[in-house]
Amino acid sequence: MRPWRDGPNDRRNYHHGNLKEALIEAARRFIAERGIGGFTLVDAARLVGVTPAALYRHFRGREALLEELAGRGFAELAARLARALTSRGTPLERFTRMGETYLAFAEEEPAYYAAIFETRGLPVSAEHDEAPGVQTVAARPSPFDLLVEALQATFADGFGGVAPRFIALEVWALAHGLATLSAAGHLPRGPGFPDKYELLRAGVLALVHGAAHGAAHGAAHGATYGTGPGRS
Amino acid sequence: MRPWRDGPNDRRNYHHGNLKEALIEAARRFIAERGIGGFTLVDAARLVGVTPAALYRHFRGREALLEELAGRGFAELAARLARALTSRGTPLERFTRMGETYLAFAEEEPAYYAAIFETRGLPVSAEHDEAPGVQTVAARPSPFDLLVEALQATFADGFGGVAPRFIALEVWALAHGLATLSAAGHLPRGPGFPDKYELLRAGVLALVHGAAHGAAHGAAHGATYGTGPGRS
DNA sequence: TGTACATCAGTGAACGCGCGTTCACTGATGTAC
DNA sequence: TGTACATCAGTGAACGCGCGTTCACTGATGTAC
Repeated sequence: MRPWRDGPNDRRNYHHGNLKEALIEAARRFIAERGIGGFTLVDAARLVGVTPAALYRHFRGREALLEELAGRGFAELAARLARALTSRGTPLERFTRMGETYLAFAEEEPAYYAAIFETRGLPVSAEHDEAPGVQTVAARPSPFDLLVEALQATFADGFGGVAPRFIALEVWALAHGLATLSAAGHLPRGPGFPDKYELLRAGVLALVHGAAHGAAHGAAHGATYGTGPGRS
Repeated sequence: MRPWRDGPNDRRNYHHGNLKEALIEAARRFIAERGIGGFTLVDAARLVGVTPAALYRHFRGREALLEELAGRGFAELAARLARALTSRGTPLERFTRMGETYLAFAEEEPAYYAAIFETRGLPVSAEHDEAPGVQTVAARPSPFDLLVEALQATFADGFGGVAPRFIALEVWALAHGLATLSAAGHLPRGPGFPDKYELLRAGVLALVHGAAHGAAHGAAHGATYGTGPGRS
């Protein structure tokens, strides 16, 4: 049980005592401000008040630190989504809440979000074509998988012949698009412009409705709504 | 009128004759392969067969080259979208075609796409809050503006009270999400998984339908579908 | 058509910088007796 | 409770590297006469 220090610049003691966590925290701050490309081990060490070399007691290197960040970020995201999934309300409400949660996570934890999407863990769980015997990186699930599970759990009745995967992909892409455009400052703001949460809710509603009732409408308009596994 | 050379490594002549274009082309190749962060003036010069210093006859620096790339990319994207907008078919078909065109552009011109979205021209045309007197960078319109124009042109009848801006934002975010997830290799592929074009078409259909007929449905489900300017 | 010369687009060497990483080291901590 | 010592988490100096950028220069081009 180590005593806490007065702050990141407290140098009274030779041993930091909490360096790994402090470095992760510094990385989160810098990545949130400057993006992953602008993140530097030297800066992180300086912020924490430590020599850059000290970092190597806790991480194999820069890449390992980012991997750790991505792993923690994904765990946090998964936890939040699971919480939204098991919250109260109708299936549609809970699914919508998952989307909002996703959007809020990207906004509140931009460093985690960037680490998850710009770091190479295996992006998708199924059908990866890895060279046999080459164990590159520990597989990490995709947020998409969580959405699919959620959809299957909440909409056991199905979507009028449309695969839950299909809807999950649509909603995921919409949420990811809103999150990244918003983070980059590309979404128009101001009076008369809806915010991203409003856009997401309306989008989820339309996409789920389109799936439930879209077969007839779709055919009438020449649509090619996916009907699940079996299409290529 | 300068004669063409045998190729980028032709060094018979002291003057390259086409260096600016060759450098832009090299930048496009490298950015497509490694992303903007991985793009290097030194590599570009080496690929073209020229000293890094030569670059400064044609660009003020790295940033200026990227700006040029973004400008060209946006012009190309705008041209393609305009072509799709004035193609044949129903309004819905043409609007859908614009979405597909957007997706194809992101796939075929990843360097342009990255330059557009990771370079600081003003992202949105309206309501920018710039410090007065500080002329930072020439304003560049947003793809969103093009979609709004297209929507207003093709759906003059409106969407049952939903602002075209609203639909344009939804579709833009969906397309951007699909494009970036796909580029990063995060979209699941394989038998049973729809491709991004299929996802986009279905999404556009559902979103437009949701807008046209969604008011009643939406209210029944507690939706907050935007009704255009006036909401805050 | 030939020569003199201004202009222009390259060269090549060098710069300062900040990065990730290594290494031998040393001070603090915790445990055995 | 006090001392000896192993372990551990830091230091500080140094490294090689590749980057963007600069500078004085030089060879090629195109024009005036």
